[in-house]
Amino acid sequence: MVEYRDTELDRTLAALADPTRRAILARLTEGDARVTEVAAPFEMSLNAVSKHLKVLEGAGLVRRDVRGRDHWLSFDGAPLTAASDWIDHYRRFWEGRLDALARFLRDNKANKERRKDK
Amino acid sequence: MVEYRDTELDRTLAALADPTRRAILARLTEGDARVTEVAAPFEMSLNAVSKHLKVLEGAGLVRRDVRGRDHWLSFDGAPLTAASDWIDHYRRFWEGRLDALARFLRDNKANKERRKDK
DNA sequence: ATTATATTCAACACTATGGTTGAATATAGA
DNA sequence: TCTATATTCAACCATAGTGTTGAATATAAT
Repeated sequence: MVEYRDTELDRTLAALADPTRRAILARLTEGDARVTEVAAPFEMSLNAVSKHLKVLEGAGLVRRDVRGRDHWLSFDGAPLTAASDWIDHYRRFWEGRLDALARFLRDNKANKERRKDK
Repeated sequence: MVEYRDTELDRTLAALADPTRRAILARLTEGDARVTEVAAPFEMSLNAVSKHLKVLEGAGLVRRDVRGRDHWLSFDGAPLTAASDWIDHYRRFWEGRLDALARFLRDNKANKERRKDK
């Protein structure tokens, strides 16, 4: 009884958390491909890859263009914006703290030097 | 029989994919807190939050400082770098494609105008 | 028409995840 | 010492995720 709505961000991050799926995206940035082509390099079954593709599609990271019996897949980076924004916000926060720490240490050292000079 | 090694990136992204855990991180950027304090605003049990904290700790996103019976938790943004880098790479790739498309459309329109002018 | 190819669907198994409750442990305070 | 507080540990449950195989479907090619 969890009652919680999967947001787009949830789906995007969950999709990206799997290394197979990230590899699929990497493949698709080199050019559109059919399911069989995408699946070829992987050691798992075609069906397993097909499932991963559905997850990526569900997250909006992959588009599918059905032409006859071939399904042409392409990368869609649009959902990355939200994920990137979220992470970068916290990353910047963190780096800001590190900078503040560095400043503090530097100033503190300067103070010590001054004290020594007296 | 999957035989695949969880990379740090996998753990980071998986940790971030849960909205409760992202909320916990948000809370911790406002200041270090004990487990009880972190858990207070959530509608789930303390134990559930404790588990989420362990996931975040396992991903290196949360540090724990045990002082007596209190566990002080703090945000650690270091693992975000790899995640941010990965996503930004693909985001830039994607935006580059959009730019190229925009250029193409603009030039194409210019061509049409020129043709019309003849 | 028959056969081959591309892909999904369905059923199953196993593991992981996210939650619960109750007990255990460790520290703090009276 | 006794009691209250902070936290984890352990067992359990339900659901979701990732993989498998075999059958179904749709299109293409001979």
